[in-house]
Amino acid sequence: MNEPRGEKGTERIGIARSPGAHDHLTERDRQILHAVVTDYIASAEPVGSRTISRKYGLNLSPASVRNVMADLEEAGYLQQPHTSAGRIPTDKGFRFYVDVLEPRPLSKQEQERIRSRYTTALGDGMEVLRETSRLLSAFSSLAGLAVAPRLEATRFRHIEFVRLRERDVLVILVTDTGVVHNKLIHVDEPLTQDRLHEISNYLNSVITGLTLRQARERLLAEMRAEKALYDRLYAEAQLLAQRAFESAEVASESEVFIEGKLSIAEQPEFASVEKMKALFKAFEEKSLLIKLIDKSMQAPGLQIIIGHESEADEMAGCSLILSHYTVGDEVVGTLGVIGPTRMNYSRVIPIVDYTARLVSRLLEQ
Amino acid sequence: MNEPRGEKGTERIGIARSPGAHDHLTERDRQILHAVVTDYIASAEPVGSRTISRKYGLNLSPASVRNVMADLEEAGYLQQPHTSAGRIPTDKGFRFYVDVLEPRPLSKQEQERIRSRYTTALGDGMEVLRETSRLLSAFSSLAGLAVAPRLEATRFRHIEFVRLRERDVLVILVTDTGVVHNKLIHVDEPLTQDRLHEISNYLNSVITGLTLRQARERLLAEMRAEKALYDRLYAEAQLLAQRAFESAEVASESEVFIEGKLSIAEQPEFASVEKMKALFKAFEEKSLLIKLIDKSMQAPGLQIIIGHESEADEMAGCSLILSHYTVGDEVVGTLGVIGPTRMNYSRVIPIVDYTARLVSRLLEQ
DNA sequence: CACTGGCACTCGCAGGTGGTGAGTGCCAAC
DNA sequence: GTTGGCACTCACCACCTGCGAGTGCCAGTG
Repeated sequence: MNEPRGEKGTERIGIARSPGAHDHLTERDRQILHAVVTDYIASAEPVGSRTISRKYGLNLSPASVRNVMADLEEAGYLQQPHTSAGRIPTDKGFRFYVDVLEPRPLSKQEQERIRSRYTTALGDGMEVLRETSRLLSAFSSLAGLAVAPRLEATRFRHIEFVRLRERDVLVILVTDTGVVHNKLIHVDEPLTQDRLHEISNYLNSVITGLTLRQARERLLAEMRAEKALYDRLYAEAQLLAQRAFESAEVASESEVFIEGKLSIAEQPEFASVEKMKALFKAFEEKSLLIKLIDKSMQAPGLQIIIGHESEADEMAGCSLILSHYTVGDEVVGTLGVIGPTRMNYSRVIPIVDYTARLVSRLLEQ
Repeated sequence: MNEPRGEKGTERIGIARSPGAHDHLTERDRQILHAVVTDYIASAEPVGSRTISRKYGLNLSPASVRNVMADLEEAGYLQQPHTSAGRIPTDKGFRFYVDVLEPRPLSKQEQERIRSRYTTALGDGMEVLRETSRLLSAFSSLAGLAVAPRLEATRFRHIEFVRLRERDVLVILVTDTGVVHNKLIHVDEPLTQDRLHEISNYLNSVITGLTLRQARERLLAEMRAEKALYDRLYAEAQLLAQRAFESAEVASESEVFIEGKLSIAEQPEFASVEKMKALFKAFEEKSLLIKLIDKSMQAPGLQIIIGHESEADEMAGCSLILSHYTVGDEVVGTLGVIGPTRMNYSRVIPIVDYTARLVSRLLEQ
């Protein structure tokens, strides 16, 4: 009863929903609310009772629709910009809409169009992510988003230390997914490049193929076991590894790609300069987004965050659709789109969903 | 006579000017034009003859000022938004203004405030550049810009090959300045990680401390000399090096940092959504900026590009102030600001100039 | 001859007015 | 419960008006 449009689709695209939240609505309430949201998504304008009764084949007069709409407004699903204007959905109204939505999977042609964007010429992991956020933007006409894999969740492929200055050493970490992280660390004692080489070699032999956590544990074990032998080398390696790994957990700003911010500015709701500035501010300060994304990592499946649900004022009027990409069943990164709450969910959700699966498959091999 | 405000300052900040371009202007023309630009920069509003005659102590009646202004309009230095409005400077008017400008060097306090932004905690070269564009933005209230050093002009510190997949190899290049470049290349024959290690070691022993061009020459020479000995290794090294170096010359998009785009949006001239969108488009497509920056690299000293001088429509109403940073007398990268043509040149120029010198000094050591 | 005061003119802008139309709430009738 | 009718509300647009800043031109003055 909560999902009136058939259950098969639900299995297809696993959307995180809020079950039972709208149980008090009658079937007619639902139909009208759905119609209002649908129309508003299409027109971006307040929708009146007359439009609903004419366009959506409900066999109800405008007056009846008005009664229902008044109820829905009281229940917090709709709002009026001013008396004597039509209604627009609130965030709660959109929440109902997506909770009920069963988007159809992407057609074969569209899948193919997306797949064809990933050519072999793409280069390293970062480039794959940038291209991903570009294509998400291009196909959805919204801003596309892709976040680099979390270091903790991926496996090391390679570590390298390069001496830059007397006490400055550049650490280069390469993960399984072809993403390169680098970071400058300071050491107390000067180290020669040759020595750094030895350390790199040793660490590589130990940690290749391990995750960050595993690598840490393994190193500690190794240290204890062989400590007596080559005391000096191991001590230095231990130190450098520690420095290299610390604070490597959190996604840094440079690892969030947002492309196509401009397409979002085309939407009529951002015609006012003020709104646009607020939104671009949110983009520029990626820390806000990172927080949201981190939270979404906890939950499985495709996440939809509507307006105030993000608990950030800058995101008022904006929704996020996020999904994860995985490597061998483990969630490693996030991708999705940002757009106005009034976005075309049924079109965009399958795009995000398919792209997430595709990226997972790409990284797998 | 062309520079009426004393020549000592000219030596201090080397601005590229257009000499003799405004010789036909009388001393009075110059004073009034200068006053109009100054006032317009301060107020962002068309300036009338009355304002000039009152505020700028020229002892001229509004009527006389009007006559001169009419001449200046005919000569293309000023324009009227509409009849019966004041005048605003054209790009040519601003060009005159900066050609004549002798900005005073930054005060010791301000120098110190900028210097203090570079702490040792800053990390690798890329982070230094990002911080540079941030501080340029913060101190100028415009958008800050910093471009990574050109690969050709810097010296290699380290090269490393990491095997990602059967035929995919990740190349990691570290330059003298602590900037890490990485790139995926494809090889025809599978190579083991051990083999790649040998190749890295060999190449490092040959090219460390050389520039891209030198490295290429040296490699060719080495190849020829020792080819007979270890044929296979050298052939593979040669191939990989070639792949790694090709297309490494051009600054790629990811190496242009633009920070504080929003501060520019605060300016009254970008109150219209259309203008703002055009500008952000220019930011998003960095290729346009890269072209401008490449061109500016040719010329020595501080460059000012006003409005149409960039020959790009997207940059209408915008000026660039660019300077270079050097490593050992060689120009390696560019930094600067982007703002409305109506920016405070006399304040911003010293900031860009000082920052460029500072970054050069930082990279030097 | 350069400079100035005066004057008529132009035009953007802000504020006020009235008409239009979409949409509502309420009520009585079916 | 549903519907048609009706009075009402408001945003929006087109139109007008007065104000003020600024101009161009001209004749007068040192």
